[in-house]
Amino acid sequence: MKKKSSATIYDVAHRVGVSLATVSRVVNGNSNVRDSTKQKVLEAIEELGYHPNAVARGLASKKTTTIGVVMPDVTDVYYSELARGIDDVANMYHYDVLLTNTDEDPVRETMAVNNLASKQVDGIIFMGNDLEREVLNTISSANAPVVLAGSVEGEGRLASVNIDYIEAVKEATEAVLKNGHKRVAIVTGPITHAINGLYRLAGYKKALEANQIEYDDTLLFTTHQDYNAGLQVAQKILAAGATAVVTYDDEVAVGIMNYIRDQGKRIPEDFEIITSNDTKLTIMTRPQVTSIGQPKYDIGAVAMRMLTKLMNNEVLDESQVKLPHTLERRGTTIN
Amino acid sequence: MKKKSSATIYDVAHRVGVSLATVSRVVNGNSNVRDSTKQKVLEAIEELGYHPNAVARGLASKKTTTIGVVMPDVTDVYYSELARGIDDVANMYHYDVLLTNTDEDPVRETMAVNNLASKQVDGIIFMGNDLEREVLNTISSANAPVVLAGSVEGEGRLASVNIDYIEAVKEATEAVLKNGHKRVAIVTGPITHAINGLYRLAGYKKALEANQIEYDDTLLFTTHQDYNAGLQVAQKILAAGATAVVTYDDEVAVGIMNYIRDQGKRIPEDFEIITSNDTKLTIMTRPQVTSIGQPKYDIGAVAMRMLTKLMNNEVLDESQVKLPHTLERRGTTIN
DNA sequence: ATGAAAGCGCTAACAA
DNA sequence: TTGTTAGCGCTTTCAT
Repeated sequence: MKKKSSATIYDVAHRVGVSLATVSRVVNGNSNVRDSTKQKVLEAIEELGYHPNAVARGLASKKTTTIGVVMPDVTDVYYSELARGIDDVANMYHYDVLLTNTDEDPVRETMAVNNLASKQVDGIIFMGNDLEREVLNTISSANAPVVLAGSVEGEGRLASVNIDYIEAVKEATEAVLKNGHKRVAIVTGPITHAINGLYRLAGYKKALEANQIEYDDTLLFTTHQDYNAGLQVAQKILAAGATAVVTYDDEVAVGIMNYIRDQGKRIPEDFEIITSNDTKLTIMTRPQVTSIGQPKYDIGAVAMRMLTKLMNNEVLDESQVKLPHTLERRGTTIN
Repeated sequence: MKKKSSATIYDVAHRVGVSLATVSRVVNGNSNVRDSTKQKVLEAIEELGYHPNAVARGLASKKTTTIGVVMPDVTDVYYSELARGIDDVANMYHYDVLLTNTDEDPVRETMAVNNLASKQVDGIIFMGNDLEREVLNTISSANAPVVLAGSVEGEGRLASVNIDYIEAVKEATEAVLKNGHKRVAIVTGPITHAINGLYRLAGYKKALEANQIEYDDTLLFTTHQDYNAGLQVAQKILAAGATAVVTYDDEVAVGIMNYIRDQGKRIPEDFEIITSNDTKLTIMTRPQVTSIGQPKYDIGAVAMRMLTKLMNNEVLDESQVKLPHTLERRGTTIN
């Protein structure tokens, strides 16, 4: 039982024979301290093994150097890569990250934001496919700057970092349309979510239009975001007479691919697939899956960088950032 | 600019005409409050939109209801699944999670632990393949209970949750040995890490011994934990004359599999593969990869549950918990 | 360059 | 059942 109720700033001050203020100054790198006393203080800190108490500091300074990250699920590679980008730049700027999983449940999202607010985080990064009214209200009442990462919000009131989803899906769809397909299926999440209804679907329709193909809603499928969902939707896609598909999730893409190959069809010769998240899964399957390329790590990193500016009361040059996307042509499409 | 310097407990008390203590009591569910006054307080809280300041509370009570999680990389599915287990039970017990990525760098691990300590976390969950002396020292000086999740430490001084690695690898090796292989390769991370040298390799050797096969260190390979490493080590494995492999990482397994199939060999007929983490990747490839089955989510969940007890000064029935593992027979082995 | 003193918002004895 | 009173450990004017 080592009862080391660690030294406080008072102990240091007392030992050196200076005031709390002076110790506080050297700890915080304030230049207004004579070099000789600074040395003494530093020594005492060393000897006493003094570590500043961040909670006390937070209360006094009203800054916690902690930010909150609200995400659907750490287990999802797409989001965890964003999270990694966030964490890395957070560390650069000496912020810690309070992480919360919500499974995209608006109730939990609201609770998470409220909770982070009560923990006095200096800022919040929010990820999720949809932003319900209530969550949005909670966010704006949270008294901390917020930036969305890889997530869109209809009104554009919040800072955000994304790729141009409309354009990306349009390009993906056209890549496949160019190979002569007439019936290209699209699979997304719930179209009530802005990112699906307002962006992905719009991109898909734009591509159709540019190629004089009429939109047919029997080719639109919505699924959960996992492998089994892919397996299941695949047969419907085939039944609908599609010969190619543009999908939003990599696991779903692989599910579709495996199902279709099991039907004896060849990929990409008989059926083409293109997905959206470019996670490492796409290069580990055979064939490898063609995908929209997204700078996932950078989306997180840039979002965090923007947040540091916001927390610093700086003005953003641009608050709705769109990072460049690519098309990674691999084995599930004919190029 | 909404300058809403949110209401404090004082505002509530003042409005109702009671003392701070009374408000504090209702906020903390202390029963010693008359129902009528409790109602008034609750109303005032509602009207003022009062939210307790967790930082002030943390300073006064010396409990932050925050725990720290130190992990190699959120992006690694194995660890992120543990993290999910941790987060879920942390929420059940109303703890928040401060997350830090270390890439298994001892320097960053040490910094992370120190940082968490200064943020006054109530406990820490540590994940990583190795525990250097210095990190261990820092941990024990951190003045907060710690439990290791999916990580071993030679001396067994820390609480931990794992599977029985020796036994699991032994079973995996034997599963393949039973099919008549004489040269079974093993691939792990650095053998200087306890989990590799002391556990995995030991399990492998035990299996060999039980089957009267002599250990041959030209069949031992160490790699990084990613797909490309698998691709690269595969050719060495083949060159060493192995006809089967037991590996520690699923991506590495898939890399090996893809390389070997590209050489025109059939799996599992010509070469068998068995991996250890049973991440969802193993079911998305064709063939699916046989793996040791680990209750990853539970490892995290149980570790967090233990931590809640420790933080509560309860005694653990068992401090080195080993959860049951299985063998998930799939397509890369002949069953 | 240094110190004194007033909080930050809350909890926790201790009284009443 | 309720209130009073010290702090928790630190930052931050304001003096000096």
